[in-house]
Order: sequence, then C-alpha cells, then structure tokens
Amino acid sequence: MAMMATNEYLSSENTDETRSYSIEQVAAQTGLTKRTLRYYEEVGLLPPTDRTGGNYRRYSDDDIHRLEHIKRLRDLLGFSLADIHDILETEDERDVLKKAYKHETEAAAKIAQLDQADELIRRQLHLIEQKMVGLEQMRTTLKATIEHHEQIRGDLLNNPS
Amino acid sequence: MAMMATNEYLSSENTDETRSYSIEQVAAQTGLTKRTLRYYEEVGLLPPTDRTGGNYRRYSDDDIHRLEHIKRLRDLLGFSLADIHDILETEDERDVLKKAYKHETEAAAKIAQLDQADELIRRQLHLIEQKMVGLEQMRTTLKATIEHHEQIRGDLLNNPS
DNA sequence: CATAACATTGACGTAAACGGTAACCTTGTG
DNA sequence: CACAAGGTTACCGTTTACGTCAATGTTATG
Repeated sequence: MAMMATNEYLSSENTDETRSYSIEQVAAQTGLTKRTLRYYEEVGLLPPTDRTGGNYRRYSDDDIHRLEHIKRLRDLLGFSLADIHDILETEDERDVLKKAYKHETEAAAKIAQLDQADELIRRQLHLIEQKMVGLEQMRTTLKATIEHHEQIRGDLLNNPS
Repeated sequence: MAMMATNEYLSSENTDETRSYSIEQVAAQTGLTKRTLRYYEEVGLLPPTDRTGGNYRRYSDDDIHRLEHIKRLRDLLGFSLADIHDILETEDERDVLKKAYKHETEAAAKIAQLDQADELIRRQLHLIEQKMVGLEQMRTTLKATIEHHEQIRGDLLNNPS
C-alpha cells in the first residue's frame, strides 16, 4: 500500500527544498476552509501567494506556518482579524528591521533599530500578559472550587450523619 | 464639595442592603452601552432584571457582577457570546446543584452531585488551560527575541567594528 | 404640574468573517 | 484527448454583536 512512491514532489523541476501546496492541501493541513484561505489573502492577512501558469494558488511552507500562526491567534487567543493584522504587521516590520539591520554599519543606528523593534514586541507582550492574568484568575477560582468540593467529599465520608 | 449627601439611595422604602441601579448607571459602571445591556438581556446572557412600575429596568449588585464577569470573558479572554452563554450556564447549573445539594441528606447522592459539578468545572478549566498554553508559547517566543536583542546590543558595545 | 431628562420597544443599519453558488478555466489521469 | 476533479473570480447571503433612529411612555425637579 505504501510502495512505488517514486515521483511525487517532482511535478516540475523542483530539485531543491522548497515545497508548494494546492489550496485543498493547505485547507486540509490547517483546518481552514478554502474560502477562508482566499478571504485571508483578500484582506491582506496572507501575502499574495505564488500562482501557477493557470492562475492556481501555490502555498509555501512559510505560508502554512503563517496560517497556523493566524489560527492560533484567532482561536486560542480570540484576537480579531484586525488585531491579527496589526500583530503580523509588527512581525513583518521586525523582519524589515532585521534586513535593514544587516546593511547598517553604525553601531548606534543598529541599537536604535533594536530599540524600535523591542518597542513593538513589548506592546504585544503586554497584551498577552493581560490576557494571561485574566485566565490565571479564572483558573485559580475554578481550582479552588474543585478543591473545596474535594474537602467536602472527605467530610462526608468521615461523618456520614 | 462632598457635603450634604443625605438621601440618595432611599428613593423608595429601601432600608435594607439591596441596592438597585438604572440602566445608565450600570452602563457607566461597567463600560458597556445601554444598547448592549438590553441586548445581553435579550439574548439571555443576563436574566431578566427587575422592573419599576413604569417598566424601567432596575439592576442589582449581582447583575453588575455578572456583567463584569461577562466583560472579562469577552474582552480579556476573547470568548464569543455563545461561549459565554455556555460558561454562565454551567455556572448557573452549579448554583442549582448547590441548592439541591442542601436539601439532600444522603451522603452518596451529595457526592454524586459534587462529581457532576466538578465535571462542568473541569470542562471550563480545560478550555482555559488550552488558551493559556497558547499564550505562554507566544510570550516565550517574544521574550526570547527581546533577550536575543539584548545580547546583540552587548556585542555591539564590546566590539564596535 | 410642566417639562426636561431618561427609559421602553420596535425596526432598520452595519462591520466582521466567512458560506454558498454561478459561470468559467486548468490539470491530472485513463 | 476526453473529462472528471479541482481552481478562479464575482457576487449575494448569513450570523454575530451591536449602533442608531423613531415613536412613545416615565420620572425627577423646580
């Protein structure tokens, strides 16, 4: 059943390491619908993907990582797509800074760029930590209730009046 | 400036401890709009409030607490109103169990009820912990980046080539 | 007790985040 | 190479979570 898997990722002259995937494959892998994938591209969450000669979208591994990141931000953290857009923008900006950084020779300028990047990161960190405090608080409350119940159970067994 | 605050919460024969508030007061206190307050009641997030003779809503302290709880779940934790509805339902159910619990004399039955309540709580706990893992992961990544930058800054100062 | 300030219920409007369908084009497979 | 399977844009529909009148009734205050 798993024999004869000879050529599979060699559809073109793709001898190197960069894979590419159809929209259906990406949908299956990420758990997003094809409609959603197109939508995210439309609203600029995902940079325009590569296209085949026949105008078919081709997704890279980086695209998939970005999509998984988006999904985490959306589902786990409850950010709106607008929030996510901003967050990804600061991350992209970080990448830009990183590239500018390499071409910069003045140490002082380099440090200034690092400061600028850190500022963006700290804003995100603050948002995240705020959310964590809220979650932590809820968790503590719930756990306390469970432990309280545990204690009551003990009492009931020791003194079944 | 803070003198002569004689009668203020004595609009009716309200000699005891239960306060009541107008929709505008509640809106101011909770940061929700009046429209939102009515909407939350409409969709069953908030149980129908008391009304005055002229059909004006009157909110209790408990109502305010519930609204603040809803707001935390919504803003900090990014739950949808549907999610929140479920969460509050399990909490309400816990209260119901608690009351039934008091009228129950069989220890075995009491323990069964505790088990049932715990089941609901654990489901919530799981949801919350899932979100926390996601946040934790993001936070770690961001902090690592900042520390990395810190190290680069050090290198730049020691070796300003 | 007049009247300004506040409340009530519709009813319609809207932004976000997709779902679904139509009309048409591309690609892999026997 | 026929053709089923899958892709594209375009466009309209839907749900969620409210915003915004409008018409009307209520409450507080001088």
